[in-house]
Amino acid sequence: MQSQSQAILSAVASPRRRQILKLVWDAERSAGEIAAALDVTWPATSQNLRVLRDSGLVRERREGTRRFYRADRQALGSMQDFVRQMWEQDLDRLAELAEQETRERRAGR
Amino acid sequence: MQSQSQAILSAVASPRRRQILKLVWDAERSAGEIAAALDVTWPATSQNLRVLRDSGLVRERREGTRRFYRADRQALGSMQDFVRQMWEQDLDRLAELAEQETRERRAGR
DNA sequence: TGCTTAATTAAGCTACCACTTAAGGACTCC
DNA sequence: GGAGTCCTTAAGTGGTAGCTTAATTAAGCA
Repeated sequence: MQSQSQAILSAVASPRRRQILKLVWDAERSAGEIAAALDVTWPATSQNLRVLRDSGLVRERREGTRRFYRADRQALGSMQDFVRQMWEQDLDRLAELAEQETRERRAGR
Repeated sequence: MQSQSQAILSAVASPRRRQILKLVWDAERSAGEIAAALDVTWPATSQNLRVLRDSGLVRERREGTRRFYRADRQALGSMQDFVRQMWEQDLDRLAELAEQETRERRAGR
């Protein structure tokens, strides 16, 4: 799923969302706790949490009126694999490109 | 240099720039070649190349009127390390946070 | 010098992103 | 049910990223 990879990259590229990720890395925290720890409003935090949740980087648990978030270790652990795969995929594609180019050069282009 | 890490992440988060990175991964290519391979104008490509160059992901070589670009394997190789370090840094910081939280809980709150 | 090719910079435009305030669920307790 | 929390969604705004066309710099060559 390529778009999932894109979602992860976009999510992590945001400093604010990395900040949130830090907060829920090893401890489950309520949305309110997270918002209070940052100097932005609750809605802003809520939106960022949604992006993180959609990308699969954090998980949500509802308990009564509150919602708790925590990092999904599984997804986070695969980040490194993802980066590596990203480059490996490119290398595969480039093998074809290089081959094609070689053919063109042989053709005298 | 934290801003450098941010520059790399931002650069890589763009699909267009990843596309360019693929092109210059294993072959040095002129700006014109790169632009021709994409379905955007030359200036757009030039701008993206600049972002990639500023982030240190690609290197530029001038030869007469032309400019050749290629991926900086050194910088690219450190991408994985960078991602890992990003999480490790967070873990360090979170150790403090967790400790602090434990203290608060012991205090009864 | 002037012309051509190669690439960049400049200026402007659109679309999106992160944030804000305001309003709206969902749950709990009375 | 109504009031009070907790949090989200909705709507609007400023700033910025990425693209476009047009103009500019720089090098090579007649």
